[in-house]
Amino acid sequence: MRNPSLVTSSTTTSKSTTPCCSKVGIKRGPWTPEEDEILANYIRREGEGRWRTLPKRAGLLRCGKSCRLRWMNYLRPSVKRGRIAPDEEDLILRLHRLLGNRWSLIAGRIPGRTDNEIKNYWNTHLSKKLISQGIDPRTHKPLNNYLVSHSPPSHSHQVTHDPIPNSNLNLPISNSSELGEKNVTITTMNTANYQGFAPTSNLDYYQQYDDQKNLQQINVDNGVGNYQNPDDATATLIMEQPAAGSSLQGNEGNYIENCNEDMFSFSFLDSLMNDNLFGNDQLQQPNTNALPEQGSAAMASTQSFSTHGNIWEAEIMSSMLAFGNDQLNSFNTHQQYQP
DNA sequence: AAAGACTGCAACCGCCTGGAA
DNA sequence: TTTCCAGGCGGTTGCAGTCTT
Repeated sequence: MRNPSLVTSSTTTSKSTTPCCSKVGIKRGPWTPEEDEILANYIRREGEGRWRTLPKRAGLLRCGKSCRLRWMNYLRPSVKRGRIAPDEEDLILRLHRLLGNRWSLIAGRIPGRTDNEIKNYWNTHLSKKLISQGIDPRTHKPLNNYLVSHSPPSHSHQVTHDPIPNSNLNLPISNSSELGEKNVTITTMNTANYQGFAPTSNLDYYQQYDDQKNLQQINVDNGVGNYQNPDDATATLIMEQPAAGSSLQGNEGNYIENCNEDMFSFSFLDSLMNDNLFGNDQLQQPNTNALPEQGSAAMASTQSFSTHGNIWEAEIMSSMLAFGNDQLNSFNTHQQYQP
């Protein structure tokens, strides 16, 4: 909770990047019931939107951002109050495993819950819960992963975040030597020529981005029979074979990247809700060609997927692998993608 | 009972994106 | 094509309440 305050000329910064909350006369801090009522009544009457001018029109001494946040996270009638139910918690865990810290996307799949609420719940409950279970909350993998080491967050608010621009990986440029003695295989996929990719079980992999945020083509080894793209690679998967004798089960595979990229299959997400992937049912092959219907819930909640669409198939594949080998058995065969 | 530590979460910050001008 | 702006997002902060010593 922030200290209630009224921004005065002395407290106003000259920072031009924050025009909305730094204006003279703008109130900050917790909302009063009176302010809530004014805002709620106004939005019920006039509707959402035009947040910058809304405070003035509604007669509130708040910035537009603050109004929007208050409405979205608290006043909206659809906001569900109360504790996160176990099934909701389970869904959050599953979606986070797939989407990473895409709180708005996760919230879009959990009716009545806001991104802020889910984010808070994750940081205060779920991440600690996973750590107590020996699972890295970022990767959903065992904490003693040999490739990525994470310090457990302190017991305070501090949450260890990746220094990854745009949620990409901070892993080093990979090559065999940097990955130790393990046999490293690098496979590229180009969405324009993406077919026949059948991920072999017990593979470890992650993605590599260059400074321009492009997935990097590093090397190609077709040794494990995965698809090799002869053209310019727009997506790169790095497959690392486990050490001989290692036995990976389920989520214990060294899945490094947890889908931190702005692309994903809408239909795939819908399938998540239908529990195609998470339940006991056999893993179903996603329809990677499908696009969401305009106006569908998937479209509404996954609008940011429209960018970087050239590599989302790779992300789906990554997600698939994260579910473990048993489920992958049905996925390993006859993967076809025809754009 | 008091003080310090810890927790939960509302709210703010700064950046990014897309659309309008 | 460029610039500006509104909206949206993830990360972070800071305080009230709770717990522990």
